[in-house]
Amino acid sequence: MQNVKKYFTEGLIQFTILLSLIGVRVDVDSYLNGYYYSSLEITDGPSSAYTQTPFHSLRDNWDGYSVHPKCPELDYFFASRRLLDEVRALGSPARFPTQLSAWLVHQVPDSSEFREPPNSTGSSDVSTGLTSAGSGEAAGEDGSTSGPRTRGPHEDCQAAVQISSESGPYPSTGACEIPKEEVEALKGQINEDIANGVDSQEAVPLTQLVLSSALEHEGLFSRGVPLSGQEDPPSTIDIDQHWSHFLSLPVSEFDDLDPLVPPQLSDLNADISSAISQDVSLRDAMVTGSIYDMIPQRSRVRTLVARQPRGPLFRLESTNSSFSDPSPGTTTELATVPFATAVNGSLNGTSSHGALGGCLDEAVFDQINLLGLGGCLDSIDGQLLGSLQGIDPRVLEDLDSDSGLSLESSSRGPVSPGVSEVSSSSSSSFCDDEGGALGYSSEGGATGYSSEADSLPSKGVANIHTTWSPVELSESVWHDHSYSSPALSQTSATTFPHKDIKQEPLSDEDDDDDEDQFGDRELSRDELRARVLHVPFTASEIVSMPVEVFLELLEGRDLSAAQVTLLRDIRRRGKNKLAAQNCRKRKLDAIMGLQEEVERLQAQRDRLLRERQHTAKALGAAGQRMDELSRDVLSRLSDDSGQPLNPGRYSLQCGANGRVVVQQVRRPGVATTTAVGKTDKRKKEKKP
DNA sequence: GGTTGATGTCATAAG
DNA sequence: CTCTTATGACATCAA
Repeated sequence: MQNVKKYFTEGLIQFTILLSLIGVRVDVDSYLNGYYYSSLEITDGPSSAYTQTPFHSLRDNWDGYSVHPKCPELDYFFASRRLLDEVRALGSPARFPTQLSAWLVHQVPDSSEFREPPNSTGSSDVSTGLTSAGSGEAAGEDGSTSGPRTRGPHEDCQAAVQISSESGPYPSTGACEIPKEEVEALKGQINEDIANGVDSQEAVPLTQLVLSSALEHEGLFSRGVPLSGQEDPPSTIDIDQHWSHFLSLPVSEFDDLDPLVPPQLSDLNADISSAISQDVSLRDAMVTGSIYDMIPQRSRVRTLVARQPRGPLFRLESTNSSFSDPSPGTTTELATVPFATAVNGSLNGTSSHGALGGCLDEAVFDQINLLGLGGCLDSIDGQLLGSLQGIDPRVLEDLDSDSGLSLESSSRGPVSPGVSEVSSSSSSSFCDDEGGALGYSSEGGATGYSSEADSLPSKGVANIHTTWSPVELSESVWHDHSYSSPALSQTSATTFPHKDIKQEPLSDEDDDDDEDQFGDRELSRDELRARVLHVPFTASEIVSMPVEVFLELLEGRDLSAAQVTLLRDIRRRGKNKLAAQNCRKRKLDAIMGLQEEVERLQAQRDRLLRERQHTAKALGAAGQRMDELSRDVLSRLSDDSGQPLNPGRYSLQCGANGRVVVQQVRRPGVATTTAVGKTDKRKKEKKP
């Protein structure tokens, strides 16, 4: 990963160019219309690929061969990344276009038919600028152990170009069984084309392309052949060693690898030659989708949208020397194979998976976002609605800003015996203030509490203005649980008007306080104190009355300092008691809300995990189906000698443009072993 | 007799 | 500066 960062910072511009390169490579037709790689990269690719591709989708293009093809230090990393992409490419239905085109290894007798269609004439031009790197290594390699391989569009394009790059010496011990006579005939045909102005060195026999190794192609393109054109050490790496080293990579270097991948990797490692991924994780599908986004819009539209309506798209094309031959018209597009419909149908079936895989990441995370936000909103709204529905409408009208009172006084009617008593016995100023309850509620409202009304619905009740009623306070606040017996509390609360307090025999204040603290716990302490000090109001009244009234009471009643202090304390404690009740209720509400959120998120997580599991299964099935179809296609194709192609030796490379190239599968050389060892050593040295 | 939940009270910060 | 509110901490009570 440090390498990635390093090269990201160092070669951003190069990366941009390489992205454009990727964009070109996806579309083989662009190659066919161009002349050289470089010119194509510069003229065609860059703008669209760089400007239109989201950055996150480029993550997987962060391949080694795309970053710094000229840097030998990245060989190991490049190989690993390439193999990782290969794993992703396997079993990614999104990478299998419905239109399959293959260059059939078949001799076409007529020279006129041998010419390429107009759209493919550029292929030969492309090949003119390429070297024949590693073409000779294909000789003598036994591809029987390697099953048909499927690739993504990205790699497909590479394969197509690779074929064109096979303009090297004809493999001396190639596995191709095409008769030499036919080869010679093809050579003659090619020479014809060469005579038309094409470099003779770039004229390659028809069968040479077939003999090219898939791994060799990988090596070529993993090193960014179009740019560097240098020999590719990874091309000679043994595939098993590739995988062994790839699997030995720390997970941190493949952070984008899905957790489901490791077991699949083991499977792949066990049978890498077949290389058909049976299980593709959701994350892999996501990454695939990201890569898929890189495909030029034209190809993407074709695969995503225009797939279904298309008819038999399995178009086979023969891979002959025309691909490497600069002269146009050496490839003949053959008739549509009869099983095209079946293949197309299956691919259409897989296309749904591909679309699913490509869109799953966005869909899932959009859903997560929506659910998360919506869930929060739902919870909030639900709480608010539930609390509002649970509230007596009377309470909504009567409750004052002190919500603590409202919480327990809602069950009682606004009129109680205490009300008449209080109203009749209270002073005129008190009654006036009682009439002006609105002013009180606005002044004495629990502003802090109301500020949280948005999040906690029960608090919204606190803002509802109501007429001040001291009885409500006596009911809600002053039926003290712990400091007075319920019966006495009720008595004191409901039938304890201040005029009765006056009538009670009282002794010294301090003595009563002491008595209150040590002996008499039947009444609340403040109630007893109020009794002792002959306070003309109950504690509930003191607490609930507006501050203006309270101040007027303190000033106009000619109270002693002790009485004033007691009144202030009673009011303060009463207010604080209510505040404590509200605070506790808020705390409980918050805890409950968090618990509900936890449950909801757990359910959402479980659901997403199930969806991911199902998607992985679907992708695996699609990959398997693709493997079967590839084998079927190969079994129906025949080489120049008319013999059917050995599925073990050839593979179908699917291109993003819908073409399918028949490519020979070969095993890598031995020289790669040392290269891997070197890179491994380097990595080991870097690690500590 | 210890535990736990509910409640009251105090101290303190903040509006 | 005063009042009110919010909240943590502690004490107390009852189950």
